[in-house]
Amino acid sequence: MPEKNKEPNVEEINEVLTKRAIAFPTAEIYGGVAGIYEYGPVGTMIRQKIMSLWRSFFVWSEDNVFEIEGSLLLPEPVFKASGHLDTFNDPLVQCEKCKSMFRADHLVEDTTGERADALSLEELEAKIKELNIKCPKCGGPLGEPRQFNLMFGTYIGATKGHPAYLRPETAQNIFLDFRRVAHAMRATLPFAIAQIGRSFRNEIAPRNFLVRMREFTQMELEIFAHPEQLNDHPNFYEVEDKIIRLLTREMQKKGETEPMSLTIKEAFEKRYIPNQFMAYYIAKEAMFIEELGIPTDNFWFRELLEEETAHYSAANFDLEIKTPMGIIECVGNAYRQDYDLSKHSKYSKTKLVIQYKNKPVVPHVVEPSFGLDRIFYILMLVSYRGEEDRKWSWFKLPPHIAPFHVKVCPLMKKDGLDDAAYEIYQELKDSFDVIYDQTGSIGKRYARADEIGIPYCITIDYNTLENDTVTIRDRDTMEQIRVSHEDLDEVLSLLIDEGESWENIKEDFGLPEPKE
RNA sequence: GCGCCGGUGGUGUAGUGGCUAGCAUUAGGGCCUUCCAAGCCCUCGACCCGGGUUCGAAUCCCGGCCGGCGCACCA
Repeated sequence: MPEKNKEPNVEEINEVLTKRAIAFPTAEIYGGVAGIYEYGPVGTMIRQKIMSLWRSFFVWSEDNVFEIEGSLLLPEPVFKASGHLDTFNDPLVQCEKCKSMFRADHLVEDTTGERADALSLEELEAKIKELNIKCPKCGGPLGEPRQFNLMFGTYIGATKGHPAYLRPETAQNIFLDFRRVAHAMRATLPFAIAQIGRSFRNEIAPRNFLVRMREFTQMELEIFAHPEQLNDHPNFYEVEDKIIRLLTREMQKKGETEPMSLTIKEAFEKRYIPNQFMAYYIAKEAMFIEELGIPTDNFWFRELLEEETAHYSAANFDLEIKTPMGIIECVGNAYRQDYDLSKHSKYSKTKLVIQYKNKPVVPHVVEPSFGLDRIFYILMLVSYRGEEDRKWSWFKLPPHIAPFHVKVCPLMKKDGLDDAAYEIYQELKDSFDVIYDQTGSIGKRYARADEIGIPYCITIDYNTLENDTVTIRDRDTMEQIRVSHEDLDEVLSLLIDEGESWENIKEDFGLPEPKE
């Protein structure tokens, strides 16, 4: 969750995101809706690249990971089973005098010292009366407790048919589809089902732009493993030396705030992380976040405190990232055990088991859940560069995440430079995300490229017509080198796909600038 | 949800009861231009929404919406 120490430039960044139509309020011509946002062309392209990187990390490079796309609208019984109908209903009371809102169950708990989260509204009201609980703030009388449901509800069918809800998490579809997918894909333990999709929560107070949204995108993975297999991940050796930063529950209780650094192997062997499957994914998450260009020092995994932990989860680790607007949680890891499959099995009267060594077993579930919008927003926040070092703001996005890899410009739109440039643009289109720009001065076009984080600009000048060379301008250094047209594809592919450094490219491919 | 503050072209702003609603920038078009937001000309574009007060409302009042901050909330 974001902390309060906002730096002044967050609003500036939000403004740039809106101005450039990267992300902006939904239905803004009607005044907008709190907590719902649109992504414009540039935002969409960046998000596609994050999703694609996620797939390559967690789906394509793994064995036995099956991606699905579930429906957003699910019938009520699903949420009776999952527990969301109960736990997503927060009982709130309002002070009749100062209008402050409180959790009714929390007030009762604070007064009695006993758990009250299972009490009904009527019971809570009775307790409040009985114990004569007053407003903790002003001592005024409290009103009746009301349910505040965080799910968006509706009805399926023309005449008040079946109650249904927009899913509050993507996970449920995976459990619902578990049996059919496992069967059809001939899955054997361990295996995983992945999903990228929208979820909906009717937040009481959405805030902080893309951090707390009412409609948001999750990238989730439910990993199914035999309960006795949880410390035996087949590929753990591949990640075991990965160093992560970790803040355990113990450390937090002692008031420590600085995470420790250790290898994932050590974190697992000391049982800071309760099972090897979870450890494996935590290591991969760290690699994924680094691949997005977030420095290792800026993120860590924090074990949630008991009171922050959901009832079904035996262990929770959040990946938290330090940003200009505070600490933002962007991945949640939960060990859901057999909670979901057992519940759905019971409520649906369907056996949700899989065969393992000729015996039926209810697998245990490890769940890494990524908030795509938050990851996207964090990337924009941390890559943002204000107007200190140049006369315009820019985004230092990693080349492979940038909306466009390359902008192609004719130095001027005459003398055939424009035609030559357009030809090179068409040619590069096959391998890269390219945009063509011939309007305005060349400096202005470089500035426009910087503003949306395009890492490289190719400029076609009079030398191109003479000796078939072009210049490449590097966003980060603003330096320019000349390379031969022939090498262009290779140079760009080294820079963008291979992550080759600008310095090395300069050395290996840079040509001397021809004399006037 | 509560409280405080705010809302004028895409963006930043000027405008304290009577303006043809001004400026800068962006964007589109044109001229010019041999590498980092050059210059010149033309053009598009705004008073958040709904009521009320008033001869007259961007301006005052009420309600709503949106945003910021604080509180509460965040399975």
